[in-house]
Amino acid sequence: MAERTDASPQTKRKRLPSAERKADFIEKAIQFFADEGFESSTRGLARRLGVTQPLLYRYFPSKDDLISEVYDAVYVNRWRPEWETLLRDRTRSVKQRLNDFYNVYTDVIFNREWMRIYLFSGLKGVDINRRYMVLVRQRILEPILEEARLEFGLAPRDARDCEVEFAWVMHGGIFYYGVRDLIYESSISTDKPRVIEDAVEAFVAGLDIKLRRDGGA
Amino acid sequence: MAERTDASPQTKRKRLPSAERKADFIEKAIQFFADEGFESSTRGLARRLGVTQPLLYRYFPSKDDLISEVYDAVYVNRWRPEWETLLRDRTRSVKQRLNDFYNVYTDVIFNREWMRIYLFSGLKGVDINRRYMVLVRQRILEPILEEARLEFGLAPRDARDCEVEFAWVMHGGIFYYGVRDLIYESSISTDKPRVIEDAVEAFVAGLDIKLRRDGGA
DNA sequence: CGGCTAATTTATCGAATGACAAATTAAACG
DNA sequence: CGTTTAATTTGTCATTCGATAAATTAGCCG
Repeated sequence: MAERTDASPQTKRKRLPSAERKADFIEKAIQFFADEGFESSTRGLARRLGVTQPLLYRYFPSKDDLISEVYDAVYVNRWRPEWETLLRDRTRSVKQRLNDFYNVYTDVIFNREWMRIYLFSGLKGVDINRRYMVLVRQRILEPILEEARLEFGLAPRDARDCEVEFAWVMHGGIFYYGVRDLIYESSISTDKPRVIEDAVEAFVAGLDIKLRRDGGA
Repeated sequence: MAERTDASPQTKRKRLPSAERKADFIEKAIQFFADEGFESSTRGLARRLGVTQPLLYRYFPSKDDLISEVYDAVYVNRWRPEWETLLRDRTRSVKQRLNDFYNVYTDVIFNREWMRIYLFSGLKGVDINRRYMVLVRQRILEPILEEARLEFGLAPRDARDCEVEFAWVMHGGIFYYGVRDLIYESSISTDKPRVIEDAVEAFVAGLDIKLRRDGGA
C-alpha cells in the first residue's frame, strides 16, 4: 500500500500530459522546498502534489535534478532584463530610478518562496547563488555607480571595489528588510516604498560624500 | 560493530568528567551544525567528536535538546552587554561610537559558525531568532537613534517605526556584508573598517536628512 | 467497442536515521 | 589489590529515506 494521504480530494485523479504535469511539479516544488527546506523528503513533496512518490522519478532523474530545475525557475526565470534598462534611463534622476528599481525588484524577490529558496540554496553552497550575485553586481550595482558618477558630473571610470561594496550595503540593507519581513516575520513598518526611499536617500548622500572624499577622479 | 571512523587518531581514548565533555560536545556541535545544517545526523556529529553516537544521548535527552544548547552557546553567551555601554558613551561623537561598535560587534558575529547557525535557525523558524532581533532593536538600534537625536539637538522621544527601520537597513547592510563574505564567500573588499565607516557615514547623513524632513519634533 | 501507449500506482530494496537497553571498561577510592 | 561507579561502546529496533522494477489504468485512436 502506497501513501496517498492526499492533499486534493481524491476526485478521480486525472492524467496530465507530460509537459504540464512537469511544470506543475516544479511550481509546487518551489513552495514545498521553500517551506520545508531541500532536505525534506520526496515523499512529503509527492503528498503535497497529490501523487505518489515514484511518479516524481518519471519526470526527474533524481532529487538533485528536481532541485536544479527549482533553482532555474526561481533565479533565472524571474530575472527581468528591463531592470537594467530602467536604471539606465537618463531622462530621470538617479534617485528616482533607484526608487523605481527597488520597488519593482522587491516586488519580485520579496515573497516567501524566493527568499527562502535563496537562503536555503546559499547555505547549501550551490554555485548558482554566487552566479546570481555576479549578476546583481554587473547588472544592478555597477550600472548604478556608473549612472551616479555621470549625474555627479564625474569622469566615467570603472567602479572601485569599495564603491561596489558601498552599493552592496544599500542593496543588502533593503534585502535584509525583506528577510526580516518574510523569514523572521518581525518587520514593523510595512511601508516598503518608504523604507526604500530612506535607504536610497542615504545611499545617494553617502555616495556624494564618499566620492568627494576618496577623490572621484 | 559500532562506527568509529574516528576523527582523532585512536590514542587510547580518555574519559572526561561529565561537565568538560558536555562543554566540548557543544563547542564541536556548533561547528558541525554550522557546516552541515541541523538536519545532519547525530552519527555524523559523533564521528567528528571521535565518540560513538549513543554517547550523545547520555548528555542530551534528544537531538533537539542538543540543538537548543547550541543556540544558547551562540546567541546568549556571545552577547556582550558592554556594546550598549559603548553606544551610550556621550564623551564621543555618534559617528565614532557607531564605528567602534560595529567593528567590535562584527568581530563577534562575522565568523562562519555564528553566521550559518543564525541563518539555519532562522529558516527553521525557531523563536530564538525573533528574540535575538528584539534584543538588537532594544539594545542597539533604539539606543543609536536616541543618541543621534541628542547629538542633533532634538528633543528626546521614542523612536518612530520608520526610524527603527532605517537603522535596521544600516544594520542589515553591514550584516549582509558578512553574509556575502562568509556564506557566499564572494565579498571583494576585505577592508571591514572601511565598509563600516562608509555605511555609518551614509546612515548619519541619511538620518540627518530624514529627521529634518519628517519633522524631528 | 478493442487495443495501444503513456501516465500512474503498487511493492520493495538497501542505506541511513533517532533513540534505547545492555554490555563493557576506564579510573577513582579504599 | 579489589570494588564501585560512571563513562563509553556494542547491539539493535522501528522509521524514513532515495530510488527502481513491475503492475495497473486512464485516455486516445481506429
